[in-house]
Amino acid sequence: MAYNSDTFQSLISHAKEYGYIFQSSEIYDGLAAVYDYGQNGAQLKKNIRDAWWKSMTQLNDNIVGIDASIFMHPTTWKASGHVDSFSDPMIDNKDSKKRYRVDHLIEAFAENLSAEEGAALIHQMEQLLAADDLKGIKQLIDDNKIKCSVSGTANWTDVRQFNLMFSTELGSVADEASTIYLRPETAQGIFVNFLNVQKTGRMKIPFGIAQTGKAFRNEIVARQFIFRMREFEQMEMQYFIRPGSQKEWYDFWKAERLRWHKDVMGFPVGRLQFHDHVKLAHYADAAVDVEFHFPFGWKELEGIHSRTDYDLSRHQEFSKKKLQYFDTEINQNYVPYVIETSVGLDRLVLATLSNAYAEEKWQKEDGSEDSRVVLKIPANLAPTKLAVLPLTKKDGLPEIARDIVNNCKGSFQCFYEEKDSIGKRYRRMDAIGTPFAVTVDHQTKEDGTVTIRYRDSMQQERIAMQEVKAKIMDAILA
RNA sequence: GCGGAAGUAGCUCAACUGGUAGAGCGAUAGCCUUCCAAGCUAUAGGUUGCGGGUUCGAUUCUCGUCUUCCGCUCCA
Repeated sequence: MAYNSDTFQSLISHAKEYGYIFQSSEIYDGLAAVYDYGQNGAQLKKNIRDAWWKSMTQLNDNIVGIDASIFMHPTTWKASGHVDSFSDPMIDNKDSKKRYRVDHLIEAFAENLSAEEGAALIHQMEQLLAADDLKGIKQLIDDNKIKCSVSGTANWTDVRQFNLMFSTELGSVADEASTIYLRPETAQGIFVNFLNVQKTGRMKIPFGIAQTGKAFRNEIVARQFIFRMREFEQMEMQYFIRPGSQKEWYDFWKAERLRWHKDVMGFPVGRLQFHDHVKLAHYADAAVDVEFHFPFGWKELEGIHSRTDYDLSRHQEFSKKKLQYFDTEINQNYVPYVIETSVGLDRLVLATLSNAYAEEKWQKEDGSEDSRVVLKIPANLAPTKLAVLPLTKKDGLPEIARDIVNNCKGSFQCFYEEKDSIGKRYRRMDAIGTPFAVTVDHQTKEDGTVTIRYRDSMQQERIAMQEVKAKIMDAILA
């Protein structure tokens, strides 16, 4: 499969040129790892988000959607483990220029000590880490004469904190302001609302809560276009289940999400695969990624995690509120277990563009070569569904074309264009991925038929003007 | 974060060893009564990423900075 970096560069250029994705603040030289969606990108992204939302909340009568705030009480992130687990102190060796996580560095050193000494050192380190005593940790490294394995020296920088989370201040008066975080994941907004939704929606286990929204992470290395951004959008669904049934529901959602990527997103089977996690995060007892074959390799698109009762238990502990469910079937109270599906919306956009982008060449009838660049975005996701083109801008053809647009635009996105030759207009529509184009010609005035032209095959056929709307509706709902 | 490469019009690129920037495509307006780009005319668009230095003069040399890409590392 020829997914190379040249194609990826072309895709990035194409995305910019046709109003899909721009670099953020471009006129000021941009901001690293932040991107904006243009007129077509925003519509594509919205269509994907809507498709996900529908498949979760509309097609499952036991899944509801919420929209929690980006700002949350600071304790949320202590309970979730993000404050402690995702702010790793780092240290650089000045000679080798190598960077280490201090816990990894010290643990590696401890392995070479006697079991007793090693354990004592680890214990010391953990106490210092828990107390956020960065100077103390540096002292510990110095005292033990821990060396860099590359340079063999102990010429270290100070220990520095690298935070995953962005912080800001809540409160308009500086003195009284308190530090809060921009959420690094949307999931916690669901967990803290577990009881609210369960009670007010009279939800019975198993049930799910879905949410889409922005999340923010201070990535150390942010690369590969919109694949890893500092500000990104997640679509998450937390499925609350009876303890002990996690294996069954984990398998269920694993299969269901793969099916969705094939059927709704239209990704070919050959570009999707599962990747099981060997090393599990602190909250999970099983985890798998759905990976997509991007132009730069196999990368995570979606994560499916069996999160146990970790999150709800932790919030129960920190909030001192009972986050439990009374199961009438078995007559028991329990903290529900959770299966999480978490997909990156921006990654879905990138996957869609990667899969849709094609440079095609063929021989014309007279033997000369013809070519086009086309985005074969599935019709249900394409930003614009229909282009309406009068063959000429005279003889009343534009008026008829306008009528068709007016008839259709309440139901889906249309685009009217009368400039340039018909072939050029078809090419432009191919470039932004519009799946259908109808052309109004002189025959239209006589018998009320138009030509409909299909983007992927470039085939065309004549249909009655009145059938256009229904035909497009059929295609985008299929 | 480290190492390497790059940054000239919306896009792709050009400008001899430093002499104050051009083309094609695209865009806009019009012509051609045209069913698959690349027919004609006209117009617009760049303080050569940004800042400093060397020089009479910098797109060209140099330093810094920002951004992007590739590799490594890190992270999930």
